[in-house]
Amino acid sequence: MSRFKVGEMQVDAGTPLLMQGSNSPQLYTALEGMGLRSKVLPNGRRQVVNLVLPGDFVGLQAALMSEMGHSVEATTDMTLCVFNRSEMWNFIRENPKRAYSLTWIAANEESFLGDALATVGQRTALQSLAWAFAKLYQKGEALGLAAGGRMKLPYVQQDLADALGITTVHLNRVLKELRDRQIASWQDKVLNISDWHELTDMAMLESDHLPTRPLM
Amino acid sequence: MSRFKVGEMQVDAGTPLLMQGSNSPQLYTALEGMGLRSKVLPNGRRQVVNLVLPGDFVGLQAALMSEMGHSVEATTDMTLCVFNRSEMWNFIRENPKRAYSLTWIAANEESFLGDALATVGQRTALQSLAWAFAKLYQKGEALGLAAGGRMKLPYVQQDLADALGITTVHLNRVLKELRDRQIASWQDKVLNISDWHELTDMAMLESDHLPTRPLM
DNA sequence: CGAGACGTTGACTCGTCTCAACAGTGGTGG
DNA sequence: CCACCACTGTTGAGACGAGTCAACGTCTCG
Repeated sequence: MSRFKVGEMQVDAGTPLLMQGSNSPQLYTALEGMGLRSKVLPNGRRQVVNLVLPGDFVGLQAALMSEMGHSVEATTDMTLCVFNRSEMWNFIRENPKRAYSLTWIAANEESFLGDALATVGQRTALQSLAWAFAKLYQKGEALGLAAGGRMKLPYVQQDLADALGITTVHLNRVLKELRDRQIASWQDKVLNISDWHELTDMAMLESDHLPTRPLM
Repeated sequence: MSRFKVGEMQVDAGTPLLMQGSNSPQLYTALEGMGLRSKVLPNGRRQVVNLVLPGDFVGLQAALMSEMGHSVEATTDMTLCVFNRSEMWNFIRENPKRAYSLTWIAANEESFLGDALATVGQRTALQSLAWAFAKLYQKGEALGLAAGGRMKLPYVQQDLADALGITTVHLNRVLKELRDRQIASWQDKVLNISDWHELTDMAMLESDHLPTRPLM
């Protein structure tokens, strides 16, 4: 594995890592810090496709396709593990298990995006927010970034709003409702979930577990 | 390739092929006919994730993950090429090129879902519909299923509405607008595009070409 | 001939957007 | 050091897009 690692990279918050439409020679794995993937439409509106947490692989599209469908940027200082795109083919060829892993990652991502699509398409803003909080907390917990109902969430309201397909103004109102009803709050970059059951109920979460990877 | 093919299957319109949450032992490639992937929320609302056209691979999630995130059903009579899930690992191991192809398929799907997410999240109903028509026509053209601005689209309004995250009632109104403005119409299961330029303009399509697969 | 699925249209309601104002914060330059 | 500005979060009032409810027409099929 480390044969393919080119090095580590440190970037400041706000740094763009990959650009929509371009074709980077580098791929990354997030080690520390958080970021987001987004795409912007010609009319200037932005859709946040998903959030990047430690452990996430970034740039698979750049590796396989002629151009990236979205941009990736850091929202906090990040350290990333850097790979060379040109090694991708060797990476797959030399060990089928790794190829399997990559495919699993892509399929997993697809599965998540399907959920996100159902959220934006079928849930109300309140349900969407509950869904996002629940999903994030689940993932954070698995990564050891969350515990006791608390998790650091270093994003601005605009980021989450763009992810859920609503405006910051409305997100703010919905946040207030979740706060007033003592279900969850998100202030000073910290998510605080006080009523997990109510939250997941509101979110209409289908399964309470993250996708698991079957043994090969 | 044919070593992995178990056989062909014929199904009638309306037949479910894979069920959300289940774990089918079979995978398919669509040969003829059309279908759709969808997921339903606990409150009964349905999100159509995408449409299945000839050539599409169906069931990658079932193959790699413990359970399917969505269901797949046929909307017309279909013939499918059937593969055995248990052969998946051999399939990948024996030929890295095939592993690469699979990963490419998954990444491509992810890219599409990102677009769809941006559509549902950031576009108005009119723009969404234009986007869907344009995307479908592009794909149909590449498959030889569309020509001269015409393409068979054997779905009901409910299907498209669920794909775009709107109601049939509203879809109907928006269809009428597209018809009245002489941009495109969809009647009797046939899509008819009369003003491609206006349509793609309205859809805010970023690129006029389908994702291409780089040579390995 | 009746029942059900699909499409179409109207009137009204409701969720979300837009526009706007204001407060708190941190950064920058004079 | 402080005035200023940009960015973020918060809240209110009104507008608009899309949903809901309902009626009706057409078609297919038993």
